[in-house]
Amino acid sequence: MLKKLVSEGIITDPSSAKGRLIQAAARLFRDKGYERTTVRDLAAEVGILSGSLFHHFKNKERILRAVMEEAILLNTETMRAALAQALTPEDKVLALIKCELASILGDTGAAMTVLVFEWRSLNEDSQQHILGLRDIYETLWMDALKEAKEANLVVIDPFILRRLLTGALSWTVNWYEQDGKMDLDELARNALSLAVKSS
Amino acid sequence: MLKKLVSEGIITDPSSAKGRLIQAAARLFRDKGYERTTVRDLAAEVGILSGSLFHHFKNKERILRAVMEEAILLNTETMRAALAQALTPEDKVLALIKCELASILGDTGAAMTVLVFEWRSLNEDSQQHILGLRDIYETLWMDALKEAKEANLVVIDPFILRRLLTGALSWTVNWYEQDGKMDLDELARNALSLAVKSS
Amino acid sequence: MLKKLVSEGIITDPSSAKGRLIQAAARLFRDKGYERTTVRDLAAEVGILSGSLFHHFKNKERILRAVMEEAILLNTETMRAALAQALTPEDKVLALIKCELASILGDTGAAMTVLVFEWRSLNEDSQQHILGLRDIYETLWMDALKEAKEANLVVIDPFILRRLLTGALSWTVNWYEQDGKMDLDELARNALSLAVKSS
Amino acid sequence: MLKKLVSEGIITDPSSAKGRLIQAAARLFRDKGYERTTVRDLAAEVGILSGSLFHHFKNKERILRAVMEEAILLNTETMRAALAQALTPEDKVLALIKCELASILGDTGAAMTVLVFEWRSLNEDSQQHILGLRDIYETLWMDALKEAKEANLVVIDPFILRRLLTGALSWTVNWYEQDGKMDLDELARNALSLAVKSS
DNA sequence: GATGAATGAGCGTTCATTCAT
DNA sequence: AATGAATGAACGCTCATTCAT
Repeated sequence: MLKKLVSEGIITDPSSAKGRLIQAAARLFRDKGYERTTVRDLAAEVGILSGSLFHHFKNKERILRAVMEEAILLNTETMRAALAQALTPEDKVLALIKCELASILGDTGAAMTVLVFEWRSLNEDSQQHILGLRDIYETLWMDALKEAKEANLVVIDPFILRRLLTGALSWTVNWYEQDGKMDLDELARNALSLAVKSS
Repeated sequence: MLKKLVSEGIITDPSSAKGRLIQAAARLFRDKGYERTTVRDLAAEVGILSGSLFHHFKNKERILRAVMEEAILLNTETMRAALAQALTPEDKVLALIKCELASILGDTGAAMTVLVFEWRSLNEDSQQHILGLRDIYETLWMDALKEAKEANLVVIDPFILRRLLTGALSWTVNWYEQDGKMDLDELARNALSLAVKSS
Repeated sequence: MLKKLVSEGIITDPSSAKGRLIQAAARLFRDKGYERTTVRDLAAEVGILSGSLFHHFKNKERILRAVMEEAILLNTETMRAALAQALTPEDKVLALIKCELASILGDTGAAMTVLVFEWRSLNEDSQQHILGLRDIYETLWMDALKEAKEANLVVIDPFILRRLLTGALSWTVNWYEQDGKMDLDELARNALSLAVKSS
Repeated sequence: MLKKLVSEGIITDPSSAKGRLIQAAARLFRDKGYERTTVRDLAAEVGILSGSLFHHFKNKERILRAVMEEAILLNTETMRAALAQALTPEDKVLALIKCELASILGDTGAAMTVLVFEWRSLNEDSQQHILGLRDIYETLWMDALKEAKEANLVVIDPFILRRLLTGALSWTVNWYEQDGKMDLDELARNALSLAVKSS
């Protein structure tokens, strides 16, 4: 998936200087916050000097934007692929929950956390840009939840449900321990049990 | 409730200079972020000069800590009072949900958002201090959820449920519109429907 | 001596608030430096608040000036009294050396150190004022040294000698240990051996 | 000598930005004191902006340390070279006196004054560092004075003598006028006459 | 593409001093 | 005399960004 998106030029090759920078930025922005992360920190992490950053990005904010953008693009494609495998409405919702949890708790976790916590540090333009990408992603969710509602698996308004779920799932970053006694699948089923009256 | 806590010296009088500063800080920290809010912004908001801030707080971080501390203290007491009125386990959970939503979406909303988003900007000492207060608050929640579990209203582990709920409820700050078509009570009932198998 | 000067209104009573302030200031200015000593430090040392300092002195610099002024006045009188007891030229020089060492290493040591190290922090007016007091003090020295020169006890120009001696004696504050193996009298005799060809 | 030390990387090239900064700092610290000299003063003196200082030194205190360090290193080497030319014990003491006077009253005079007057403004680490360099310098003095003592040129304990001399020589900065009627050599001979019973 | 010295605005904080009480 | 909140200028320092090399 990643390889395909890289070859299509949608996502930066993570082994390139720019790609490593984006990944390092995601980690640093999550760990220290965007404001507290200096361009020198960023540059040091990939072994260049701060002035050289500006050959790759026109300013610091564009690095933040790239972190967010690439995370959404990758996760949107990952979700699309997972949905293609799911048959029933319940399966689809479970697939989405698993994908979202994987994105939050797995490789793109740093970037997803940044997406939630550093939103205010984007400028107006970038917020609109990311919002556009987010819409595509959210449409996949809404389609699945509406289908579940029609199948009477969901009792409340799908819009409200999605929003409550968004919060519940994002928050896992603050407490879920990857190597604890509960694996990701079980966590997903727990979350599913809130959302749908299982058959 | 607030009046009582003020008279007991637990919470700063919101009409005093210090109290107005704490409230202005909550708003500014939420809107611009802690790092992006300057002490001059803070001072201007309450009509003093920047140097005068440091008569009330020894540094900027202590203002952040005060914002968080007073919000937790007030909401803990509010929750305790609400629980005293609730009779059944389901009533108790609903009361807690209503209280938490009110704290997030009402007068202390700015402070609660700051509590979630600016945690990293506290120093180690302050984090421990706030964590201590948070424990008291969370114990009220856990007691109610465990009771609901024993009454078979809850199917999953109460710890997991609390954490999923924490996320779902905090996130409302990002989408719920106070004057929209859904009032706070209805939102609370929607959230309750995720948590418990209503009788 | 001190009692007499206090009763004549020349020196502030060291048991009064103002007097204790001057003594505390001497100590703090020596230990931390004038610039690094805050008026709050000063006030705390005598148990008042910083604003109250300004009832005793119109500003911080006047405290420094008072420290220096009172030290010189006291030591000038002490020297005059000691000279009255000395008979020979050599005795007089030794008496002056002992007095100066006592002033530097004894009770007024802090103030004397401040006099040397914080001179630059006085304003122009105060420098002139202290210089005037210093002249009286220095005249006592020059008279004695000239007498010694005439008695062939001294080989070099008395002006030069006084200046070299001033440095040698002030510097003792940086190395002489009151409770070490050499007492003040022996130190004085060592210093005298530099200055005069003893009979 | 200076050229050699520069080429060995022991002393900063005085024509470089950093080197000019160190020299300007020595002058300003002597004239206004370390505390009263602002980083903006320092920067203005070498024609850069205040922020640029911190490319050369990590903080203001490191500038003070560099001023002191380079002065000691240069003067230690100068003294070593002068000692190599001196034959008799008396010659050696005279050579040291001349060197020390030259260092105090000549090009490194500002730095030497700073070394005496701003010692307290160094942090603990820097004090230890400079103390180490000072020890090397003082060993040259002590060796020469002990030799003079063995040759019966000196009557008092060499340690005491060195300390009295240190004070006498440092103090010259406060009164000696370069272009007055007494040249440096004569001043040195006057000082020598205090220290040794000339043959 | 990379360097690193320089920029310059802006930051949190300090502190002598004032003044109404 | 003493208080203590408030002042406001000044401080040391940071840091995203630029640009000649």
